[in-house]
Amino acid sequence: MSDLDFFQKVYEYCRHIPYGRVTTYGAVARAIGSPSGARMVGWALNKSSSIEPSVPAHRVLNRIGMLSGKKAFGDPNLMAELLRQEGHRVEGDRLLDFEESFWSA
DNA sequence: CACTTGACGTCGT
DNA sequence: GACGACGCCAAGT
Repeated sequence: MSDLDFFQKVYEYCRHIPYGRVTTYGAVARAIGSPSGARMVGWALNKSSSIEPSVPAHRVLNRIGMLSGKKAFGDPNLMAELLRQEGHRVEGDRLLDFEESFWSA
């Protein structure tokens, strides 16, 4: 498991997230073996804008379903738009059907 | 080289 | 049940 970097694991996990489904930073961190690395997951996804292939970072939210990193998408409304585009209901910076659309490996 | 910040989470009050 | 403080790990300044 040490072959892949922490960031690489995050990218791979995010790519496994099905369409119209979302997850949390803590869940990802825990899934890749770093239960306390939730913050690092966010850091990795921030950098994801500079890597290929593009990672569906908009499907990763915090534990309460809030679009914590919407500002990192270039346009603050982009993340909410993408989620709405997938059929989600977004209220301001919060996903209403978050628990309903929650996905876990 | 040391301090601060950051896409979070959990415990305590 | 809501608000605040602490803890984690890494990068930037």
